[in-house]
Amino acid sequence: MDKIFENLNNKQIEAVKIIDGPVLVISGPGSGKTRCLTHRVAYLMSQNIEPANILAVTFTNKAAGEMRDRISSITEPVLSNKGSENHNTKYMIHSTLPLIGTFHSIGLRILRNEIPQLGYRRNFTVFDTDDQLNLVKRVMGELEIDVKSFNPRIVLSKISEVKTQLILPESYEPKDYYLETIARVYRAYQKELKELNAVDFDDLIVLPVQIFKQSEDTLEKYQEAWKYILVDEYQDTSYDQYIFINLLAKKYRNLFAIGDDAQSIYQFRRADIRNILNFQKDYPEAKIILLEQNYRSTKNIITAAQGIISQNKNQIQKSLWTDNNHGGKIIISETMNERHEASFVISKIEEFLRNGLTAKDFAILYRTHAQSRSIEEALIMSGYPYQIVGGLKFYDRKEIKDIIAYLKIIINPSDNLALERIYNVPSRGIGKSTLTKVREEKTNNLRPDIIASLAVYMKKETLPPKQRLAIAEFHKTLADISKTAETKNLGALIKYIIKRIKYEDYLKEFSLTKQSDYENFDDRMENLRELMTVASKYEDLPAKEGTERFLEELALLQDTDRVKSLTSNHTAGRIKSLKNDPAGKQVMTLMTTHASKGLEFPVVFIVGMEEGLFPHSRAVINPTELEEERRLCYVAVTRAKEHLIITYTRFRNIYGSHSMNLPSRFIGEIPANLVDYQLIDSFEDREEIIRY
DNA sequence: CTGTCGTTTATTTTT
DNA sequence: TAAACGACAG
Repeated sequence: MDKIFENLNNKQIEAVKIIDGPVLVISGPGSGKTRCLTHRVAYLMSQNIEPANILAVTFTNKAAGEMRDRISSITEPVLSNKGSENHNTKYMIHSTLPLIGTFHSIGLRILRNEIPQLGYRRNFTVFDTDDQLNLVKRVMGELEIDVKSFNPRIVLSKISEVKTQLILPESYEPKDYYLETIARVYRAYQKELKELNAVDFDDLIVLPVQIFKQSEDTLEKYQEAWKYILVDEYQDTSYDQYIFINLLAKKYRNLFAIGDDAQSIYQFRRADIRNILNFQKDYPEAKIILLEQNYRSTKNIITAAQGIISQNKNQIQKSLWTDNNHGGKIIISETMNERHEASFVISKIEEFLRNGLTAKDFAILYRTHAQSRSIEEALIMSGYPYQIVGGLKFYDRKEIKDIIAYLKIIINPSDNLALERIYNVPSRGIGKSTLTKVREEKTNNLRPDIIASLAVYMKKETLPPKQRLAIAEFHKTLADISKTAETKNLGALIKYIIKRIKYEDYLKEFSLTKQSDYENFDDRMENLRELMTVASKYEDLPAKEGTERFLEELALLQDTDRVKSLTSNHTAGRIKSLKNDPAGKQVMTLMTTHASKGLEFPVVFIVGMEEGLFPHSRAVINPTELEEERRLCYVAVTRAKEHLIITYTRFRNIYGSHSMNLPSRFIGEIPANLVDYQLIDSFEDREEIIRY
């Protein structure tokens, strides 16, 4: 029990101890949010609340995983004190952890049980953003809507917007011609999804809500199961997630929400800051607790951050403070252009390295991915290893998606979107028009079944023999793969697919024609091996089941291995993957400001602090978006523990064209007495700089 | 059906 | 700059 309150301040203890009724905790950056959350779960368990009655919701798998680890490390000793001689204790604890998961994984879990209520089958597939976009394009094609006047990406985002407002296709009343078109696509899109026996990411929340609304019994079942609900990052919940949680919490009202309105940076992804701002209206009896003590940063950094965020109008009143030292001044440096900026950053890093810091102590943050390039080039030139977080996702890579598409077809033969991806990969003489005809082919099946359709279609007398052959061949391939899935395990199945379709040959050719060299090919093969490593987790299961679980994990775990690790320690300019670098990670980190949320580093560089870039030019016209940019800046600044270095350039090359920039307005919001300004005109080696 | 060539467009992205 | 898309010829 002592252990539960160890190292907690009074506010945190208060937040941990109020068991009954709604609680809202506003937790500033570095104020021990995760600690508060995990200790609360441990406390609930120590009060004899069944773990099965506790639900903890996070936004990322990573956060969920961390929470699980930390909770078991707190609870284990507590429980083992009670029955120290019991050898089963450890096992028991592990089996009795509460359900901790992302919104989407919890939604998925509910759907696996309840989706027949909506007329889908249980083996439905989950579509990612790519699939969604393809489906929208296809639907628009069928409705003969011109993609020039209606950009499919925008159409999709509009659909998603309507959908997450929990408006069903039938009940959507568009206000004008433009929205009328969106509505048509929305209706067709949703119908098509159901036909494909697929759900998209939004559906993982929206459909459970739909079920809860139409079946009181079902809702009650889950309300009874989860009497205690905790939600992390409450400021980032969207409307549908908000309704989802509040339906579940309605009966027992034991809702614990934690978050920080000042760190809401995902409104563009429909996070609705009002959910946290209105908590008190929703739950008038709620206890509100502010965690304002920061354990992370120096006083100077905290004061600078306050200076920035205080310019925002819309926020819950609070003031961050810290017992830490004042620390050094914040360095703000003007540079000529992005090359000069990069070399300035490196010279600074070298200075810190001389003072005993190591690579992993540094983070370089930027507003957009495009900015990483100049920094990367400079790092490669000087031979410093680094890693980039985000950018290209492992499961977004072509070779991975191709193989997964084959797996998807085996599991859900209605998924003809997966078919669309690989019907001609590797190229086998089947084209778009053939595909369309196959799709329209009627089989005796009530449900569309790709393999069956192919079997029927390949017998068509009217077809030219060449095409019949191609289709028969394709059918055989899929049938063989399907048969293999009956006997082998997942790893063997993937291997079989790669061999059966001669994927390696195809990749080799593909890599060559794409004007990139063999390096590219090697990387791709390496990725496939990596895929098999992940798949080996399921080797004890029969292929069908293993594949199902695997696909499910992939759908929800889009961000595994999102770290692209690079180093230049090898031959000049040669980029080598560090993926298998065992946790050593003696590298510095480059990432967008968004990706940095929740992390901390002794030294943080924020580069490209310019009007038009940060705040981004698209955000400056809109006051709401400008406030979000400011919160983003606040997040970036508060990542720093000891040193904060901000740079901006006078001139910048972006997308191949030149532009002249002014320093960001956010720079001016930092109290001047905390800043060590380094302007170009005051540089001693001005002549040097001109060279850049 | 396939490959090439010019045109277009470009934030952020926990799932 | 560079990747992604669509038009068009082979």
